[in-house]
Amino acid sequence: MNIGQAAEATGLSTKSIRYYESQGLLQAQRQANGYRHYDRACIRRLTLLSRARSVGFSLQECAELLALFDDQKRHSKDVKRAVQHKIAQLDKQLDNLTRMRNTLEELAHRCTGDEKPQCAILSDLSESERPMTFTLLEDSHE
Amino acid sequence: MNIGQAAEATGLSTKSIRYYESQGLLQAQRQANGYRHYDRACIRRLTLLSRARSVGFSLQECAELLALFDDQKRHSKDVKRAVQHKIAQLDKQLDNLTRMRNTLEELAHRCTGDEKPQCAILSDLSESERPMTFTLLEDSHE
DNA sequence: GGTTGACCTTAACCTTGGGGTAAGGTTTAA
DNA sequence: TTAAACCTTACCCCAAGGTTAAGGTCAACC
Repeated sequence: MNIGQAAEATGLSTKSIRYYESQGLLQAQRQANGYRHYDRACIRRLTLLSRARSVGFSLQECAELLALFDDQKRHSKDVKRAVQHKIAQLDKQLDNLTRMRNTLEELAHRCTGDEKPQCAILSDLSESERPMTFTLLEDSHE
Repeated sequence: MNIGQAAEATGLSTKSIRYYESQGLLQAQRQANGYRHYDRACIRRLTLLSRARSVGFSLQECAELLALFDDQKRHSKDVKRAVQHKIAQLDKQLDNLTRMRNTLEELAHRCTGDEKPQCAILSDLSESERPMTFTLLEDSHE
Protein backbone atom coordinates (compact mmCIF):
# COMPACT_ATOMS: atom_id res chain seq x y z
CA MET A 1 0.00 0.00 0.00
CA ASN A 2 1.30 3.42 -0.96
CA ILE A 3 0.73 6.52 1.09
CA GLY A 4 -2.26 7.61 -0.99
CA GLN A 5 -4.08 4.38 -0.37
CA ALA A 6 -3.17 4.49 3.30
CA ALA A 7 -4.63 7.98 3.44
CA GLU A 8 -7.78 6.82 1.74
CA ALA A 9 -8.08 3.87 4.07
CA THR A 10 -7.68 5.88 7.24
CA GLY A 11 -9.24 9.21 6.38
CA LEU A 12 -5.96 11.02 7.01
CA SER A 13 -4.19 13.31 4.55
CA THR A 14 -0.90 12.18 3.09
CA LYS A 15 0.64 15.24 4.66
CA SER A 16 -0.59 14.20 8.09
CA ILE A 17 0.76 10.70 7.64
CA ARG A 18 4.20 12.02 6.69
CA TYR A 19 4.03 14.43 9.59
CA TYR A 20 3.21 11.67 12.06
CA GLU A 21 6.16 9.71 10.73
CA SER A 22 8.42 12.73 11.11
CA GLN A 23 7.23 12.99 14.70
CA GLY A 24 8.20 9.39 15.39
CA LEU A 25 4.68 8.00 15.72
CA LEU A 26 5.30 5.30 13.13
CA GLN A 27 7.94 3.97 10.77
CA ALA A 28 6.93 3.08 7.26
CA GLN A 29 8.98 0.65 5.18
CA ARG A 30 10.42 1.99 1.95
CA GLN A 31 10.01 0.33 -1.43
CA ALA A 32 12.86 0.14 -3.95
CA ASN A 33 11.75 3.38 -5.59
CA GLY A 34 11.74 5.25 -2.30
CA TYR A 35 7.98 5.19 -1.88
CA ARG A 36 6.63 4.43 1.57
CA HIS A 37 4.95 1.08 2.05
CA TYR A 38 2.12 0.47 4.52
CA ASP A 39 1.21 -2.99 5.74
CA ARG A 40 -1.77 -3.94 7.88
CA ALA A 41 0.04 -3.18 11.12
CA CYS A 42 0.84 0.31 9.88
CA ILE A 43 -2.75 0.85 8.82
CA ARG A 44 -3.91 -0.10 12.30
CA ARG A 45 -1.55 2.45 13.83
CA LEU A 46 -2.79 5.10 11.44
CA THR A 47 -6.40 4.21 12.16
CA LEU A 48 -5.71 4.56 15.85
CA LEU A 49 -4.07 7.90 15.25
CA SER A 50 -6.93 9.13 13.09
CA ARG A 51 -9.58 8.15 15.59
CA ALA A 52 -7.70 9.25 18.68
CA ARG A 53 -7.09 12.64 17.05
CA SER A 54 -10.78 12.88 16.16
CA VAL A 55 -11.81 12.51 19.79
CA GLY A 56 -9.39 15.13 20.99
CA PHE A 57 -6.07 13.47 21.81
CA SER A 58 -2.98 15.53 21.00
CA LEU A 59 -0.14 13.91 19.09
CA GLN A 60 1.78 13.67 22.34
CA GLU A 61 -1.12 11.83 23.92
CA CYS A 62 -1.46 9.68 20.82
CA ALA A 63 2.15 8.66 21.31
CA GLU A 64 1.26 7.47 24.79
CA LEU A 65 -1.71 5.53 23.47
CA LEU A 66 0.52 3.93 20.85
CA ALA A 67 3.01 2.96 23.53
CA LEU A 68 0.22 1.15 25.35
CA PHE A 69 -0.94 -0.31 22.05
CA ASP A 70 2.53 -1.73 21.49
CA ASP A 71 2.94 -3.04 25.02
CA GLN A 72 1.73 -6.63 25.20
CA LYS A 73 1.88 -6.43 28.98
CA ARG A 74 -0.21 -3.28 29.28
CA HIS A 75 -3.04 -3.01 31.76
CA SER A 76 -6.30 -1.97 30.21
CA LYS A 77 -6.89 0.20 33.23
CA ASP A 78 -4.07 2.47 32.08
CA VAL A 79 -5.77 2.97 28.76
CA LYS A 80 -9.05 3.64 30.46
CA ARG A 81 -7.42 6.18 32.72
CA ALA A 82 -6.07 8.08 29.72
CA VAL A 83 -9.55 8.18 28.24
CA GLN A 84 -11.09 9.38 31.47
CA HIS A 85 -8.44 12.03 31.77
CA LYS A 86 -9.32 13.23 28.29
CA ILE A 87 -13.00 13.28 29.20
CA ALA A 88 -12.17 15.51 32.16
CA GLN A 89 -10.26 17.84 29.85
CA LEU A 90 -13.17 18.02 27.45
CA ASP A 91 -15.45 18.80 30.36
CA LYS A 92 -13.26 21.75 31.25
CA GLN A 93 -13.35 22.99 27.70
CA LEU A 94 -17.10 22.53 27.54
CA ASP A 95 -17.52 24.47 30.73
CA ASN A 96 -15.33 27.22 29.41
CA LEU A 97 -17.13 27.47 26.09
CA THR A 98 -20.46 27.42 27.84
CA ARG A 99 -19.48 30.33 30.01
CA MET A 100 -18.26 32.24 26.98
CA ARG A 101 -21.54 31.51 25.28
CA ASN A 102 -23.53 32.71 28.26
CA THR A 103 -21.60 35.95 28.38
CA LEU A 104 -22.28 36.52 24.70
CA GLU A 105 -25.98 35.79 25.19
CA GLU A 106 -26.09 38.33 27.94
CA LEU A 107 -24.31 40.90 25.78
CA ALA A 108 -26.64 40.30 22.86
CA HIS A 109 -29.63 40.52 25.12
CA ARG A 110 -28.64 43.98 26.31
CA CYS A 111 -28.21 45.33 22.78
CA THR A 112 -31.22 46.81 21.04
CA GLY A 113 -29.95 45.71 17.63
CA ASP A 114 -31.35 48.54 15.60
CA GLU A 115 -30.06 51.27 13.27
CA LYS A 116 -28.76 53.46 16.05
CA PRO A 117 -25.09 53.64 16.95
CA GLN A 118 -25.59 53.24 20.70
CA CYS A 119 -24.59 49.70 21.48
CA ALA A 120 -24.58 47.98 24.83
CA ILE A 121 -22.24 45.29 23.53
CA LEU A 122 -19.49 47.74 22.61
CA SER A 123 -19.97 49.59 25.88
CA ASP A 124 -19.81 46.43 27.90
CA LEU A 125 -16.70 45.27 26.07
CA SER A 126 -14.80 48.53 26.31
CA GLU A 127 -15.78 50.27 29.50
CA SER A 128 -13.78 49.55 32.61
CA GLU A 129 -16.62 50.52 34.94
CA ARG A 130 -18.60 47.50 33.98
CA PRO A 131 -18.34 44.60 36.43
CA MET A 132 -19.35 41.88 33.99
CA THR A 133 -18.10 38.38 34.15
CA PHE A 134 -15.74 37.86 31.25
CA THR A 135 -14.75 34.27 30.99
CA LEU A 136 -11.18 33.62 30.08
CA LEU A 137 -10.38 31.56 27.03
CA GLU A 138 -7.72 29.08 28.09
CA ASP A 139 -8.05 25.44 27.14
CA SER A 140 -6.90 24.52 30.63
CA HIS A 141 -3.23 24.37 31.37
CA GLU A 142 -2.32 20.98 29.94
CA MET B 1 0.64 55.23 30.76
CA ASN B 2 3.44 52.90 29.76
CA ILE B 3 2.86 49.46 28.32
CA GLY B 4 3.27 47.72 31.67
CA GLN B 5 0.54 49.77 33.26
CA ALA B 6 -1.68 49.28 30.23
CA ALA B 7 -1.13 45.54 30.57
CA GLU B 8 -1.99 45.67 34.25
CA ALA B 9 -5.10 47.73 33.54
CA THR B 10 -6.44 45.44 30.85
CA GLY B 11 -5.29 42.01 31.94
CA LEU B 12 -3.27 41.56 28.75
CA SER B 13 0.43 40.74 28.58
CA THR B 14 2.81 43.37 27.23
CA LYS B 15 3.69 40.87 24.56
CA SER B 16 0.08 40.63 23.45
CA ILE B 17 -0.30 44.38 23.36
CA ARG B 18 2.76 44.76 21.13
CA TYR B 19 1.49 41.94 18.97
CA TYR B 20 -1.91 43.57 18.53
CA GLU B 21 -0.17 46.76 17.53
CA SER B 22 1.98 44.88 15.01
CA GLN B 23 -1.22 43.45 13.58
CA GLY B 24 -2.65 46.92 13.11
CA LEU B 25 -5.33 46.70 15.80
CA LEU B 26 -4.15 49.90 17.48
CA GLN B 27 -1.54 52.62 17.24
CA ALA B 28 0.16 53.73 20.39
CA GLN B 29 1.79 57.14 20.61
CA ARG B 30 5.50 57.19 21.34
CA GLN B 31 7.10 59.20 24.11
CA ALA B 32 10.40 61.04 23.64
CA ASN B 33 12.35 58.05 24.89
CA GLY B 34 10.69 55.69 22.44
CA TYR B 35 8.36 54.16 25.02
CA ARG B 36 4.78 53.59 23.96
CA HIS B 37 2.17 55.81 25.55
CA TYR B 38 -1.41 54.72 26.22
CA ASP B 39 -4.20 57.20 26.78
CA ARG B 40 -7.74 56.44 27.85
CA ALA B 41 -8.91 55.80 24.29
CA CYS B 42 -6.15 53.25 23.83
CA ILE B 43 -7.03 51.58 27.09
CA ARG B 44 -10.61 51.25 25.94
CA ARG B 45 -9.48 49.59 22.71
CA LEU B 46 -7.28 47.22 24.67
CA THR B 47 -10.09 46.46 27.09
CA LEU B 48 -12.35 45.66 24.17
CA LEU B 49 -9.66 43.42 22.70
CA SER B 50 -9.08 41.64 25.97
CA ARG B 51 -12.75 40.96 26.57
CA ALA B 52 -13.61 40.10 22.98
CA ARG B 53 -10.71 37.62 22.92
CA SER B 54 -11.91 36.13 26.20
CA VAL B 55 -15.31 35.33 24.73
CA GLY B 56 -13.85 33.70 21.66
CA PHE B 57 -13.37 36.33 18.98
CA SER B 58 -10.31 35.88 16.78
CA LEU B 59 -8.03 38.84 16.16
CA GLN B 60 -9.54 39.17 12.69
CA GLU B 61 -12.99 39.35 14.22
CA CYS B 62 -11.72 41.76 16.85
CA ALA B 63 -10.58 44.01 14.03
CA GLU B 64 -14.13 44.01 12.71
CA LEU B 65 -15.51 44.85 16.13
CA LEU B 66 -13.01 47.69 16.43
CA ALA B 67 -14.07 49.00 13.04
CA LEU B 68 -17.64 49.16 14.31
CA PHE B 69 -16.38 50.67 17.55
CA ASP B 70 -14.69 53.41 15.56
CA ASP B 71 -17.64 54.05 13.30
CA GLN B 72 -19.85 56.76 14.77
CA LYS B 73 -22.51 55.88 12.23
CA ARG B 74 -22.57 52.16 13.00
CA HIS B 75 -25.82 50.30 13.49
CA SER B 76 -25.99 48.41 16.73
CA LYS B 77 -27.66 45.60 14.84
CA ASP B 78 -24.41 44.93 13.02
CA VAL B 79 -22.63 44.48 16.32
CA LYS B 80 -25.38 42.24 17.57
CA ARG B 81 -25.19 40.16 14.42
CA ALA B 82 -21.47 39.60 14.97
CA VAL B 83 -22.15 38.42 18.50
CA GLN B 84 -24.89 36.09 17.39
CA HIS B 85 -22.66 34.70 14.69
CA LYS B 86 -20.05 33.99 17.33
CA ILE B 87 -22.65 32.31 19.50
CA ALA B 88 -23.53 30.05 16.59
CA GLN B 89 -19.86 29.17 16.18
CA LEU B 90 -19.55 28.35 19.85
CA ASP B 91 -22.63 26.17 19.56
CA LYS B 92 -20.96 24.20 16.79
CA GLN B 93 -17.85 23.77 18.86
CA LEU B 94 -19.91 22.72 21.87
CA ASP B 95 -21.76 20.18 19.79
CA ASN B 96 -18.52 18.85 18.43
CA LEU B 97 -16.88 18.55 21.84
CA THR B 98 -19.99 16.94 23.24
CA ARG B 99 -19.94 14.30 20.55
CA MET B 100 -16.27 13.66 21.17
CA ARG B 101 -17.03 13.34 24.85
CA ASN B 102 -19.83 10.89 24.22
CA THR B 103 -17.63 8.73 22.05
CA LEU B 104 -15.01 8.65 24.78
CA GLU B 105 -17.62 7.74 27.37
CA GLU B 106 -18.74 4.87 25.20
CA LEU B 107 -15.17 3.71 24.72
CA ALA B 108 -14.44 3.87 28.44
CA HIS B 109 -17.64 2.03 29.20
CA ARG B 110 -16.62 -0.89 27.01
CA CYS B 111 -13.22 -1.26 28.65
CA THR B 112 -12.92 -3.48 31.71
CA GLY B 113 -10.17 -1.31 33.15
CA ASP B 114 -8.25 -4.07 34.90
CA GLU B 115 -4.74 -5.54 34.87
CA LYS B 116 -5.27 -7.49 31.68
CA PRO B 117 -3.91 -6.37 28.33
CA GLN B 118 -7.15 -6.90 26.41
CA CYS B 119 -8.61 -3.48 25.90
CA ALA B 120 -11.80 -2.57 24.09
CA ILE B 121 -10.64 1.02 23.72
CA LEU B 122 -7.53 0.11 21.77
CA SER B 123 -9.48 -2.37 19.67
CA ASP B 124 -12.17 0.16 18.89
CA LEU B 125 -9.62 2.78 17.97
CA SER B 126 -7.49 0.58 15.76
CA GLU B 127 -9.72 -1.99 14.10
CA SER B 128 -11.28 -1.12 10.80
CA GLU B 129 -14.12 -3.59 11.23
CA ARG B 130 -15.64 -1.50 13.94
CA PRO B 131 -18.53 0.70 12.84
CA MET B 132 -18.27 3.20 15.68
CA THR B 133 -19.12 6.80 15.33
CA PHE B 134 -15.95 8.80 15.49
CA THR B 135 -16.63 12.46 15.63
CA LEU B 136 -14.32 14.61 13.63
CA LEU B 137 -12.43 17.39 15.33
CA GLU B 138 -12.81 20.45 13.12
CA ASP B 139 -13.77 23.77 14.63
CA SER B 140 -16.11 24.33 11.72
CA HIS B 141 -14.82 25.84 8.52
CA GLU B 142 -14.64 29.48 9.42
C1' DG C 1 9.30 5.84 -28.23
C1' DG C 2 6.90 9.72 -26.48
C1' DT C 3 3.73 11.95 -23.74
C1' DT C 4 0.29 12.74 -20.38
C1' DG C 5 -1.52 12.40 -15.84
C1' DA C 6 -1.52 10.52 -11.46
C1' DC C 7 1.36 9.23 -8.20
C1' DC C 8 5.43 9.82 -5.07
C1' DT C 9 9.72 12.48 -2.83
C1' DT C 10 11.82 16.39 0.08
C1' DA C 11 12.07 21.18 1.30
C1' DA C 12 10.43 25.39 2.71
C1' DC C 13 7.14 28.83 3.90
C1' DC C 14 2.31 30.05 6.07
C1' DT C 15 -1.11 29.81 9.67
C1' DT C 16 -2.81 31.62 15.30
C1' DG C 17 -1.66 34.04 19.18
C1' DG C 18 1.37 34.85 21.39
C1' DG C 19 5.72 32.84 25.06
C1' DG C 20 10.55 33.03 25.87
C1' DT C 21 14.95 34.89 25.52
C1' DA C 22 18.68 37.89 23.96
C1' DA C 23 20.94 42.16 23.75
C1' DG C 24 20.58 46.51 24.71
C1' DG C 25 18.64 51.51 26.20
C1' DT C 26 16.09 54.21 30.22
C1' DT C 27 14.48 55.44 34.57
C1' DT C 28 14.26 55.40 39.35
C1' DA C 29 15.56 54.64 43.92
C1' DA C 30 18.92 53.42 47.35
C1' DT D 1 27.13 54.51 41.35
C1' DT D 2 24.92 50.80 40.70
C1' DA D 3 21.16 47.62 40.84
C1' DA D 4 16.32 46.81 39.94
C1' DA D 5 12.74 47.41 37.12
C1' DC D 6 11.25 49.22 33.28
C1' DC D 7 11.30 49.69 28.08
C1' DT D 8 12.95 48.61 22.92
C1' DT D 9 13.53 45.39 18.74
C1' DA D 10 14.62 40.91 16.94
C1' DC D 11 14.84 36.32 16.87
C1' DC D 12 13.27 31.46 17.51
C1' DC D 13 9.58 28.27 19.45
C1' DC D 14 4.79 25.67 19.91
C1' DA D 15 0.66 22.46 17.41
C1' DA D 16 -0.77 20.22 13.40
C1' DG D 17 -0.63 20.32 9.59
C1' DG D 18 -1.97 23.21 4.52
C1' DT D 19 0.14 24.88 0.56
C1' DT D 20 3.11 25.56 -3.02
C1' DA D 21 7.63 24.29 -5.49
C1' DA D 22 10.64 21.43 -7.91
C1' DG D 23 11.45 17.19 -9.22
C1' DG D 24 11.42 11.66 -9.61
C1' DT D 25 8.24 7.45 -10.95
C1' DC D 26 4.86 4.74 -12.90
C1' DA D 27 1.05 3.20 -15.79
C1' DA D 28 -1.61 3.86 -19.74
C1' DC D 29 -2.34 5.39 -24.24
C1' DC D 30 -0.98 6.57 -29.04
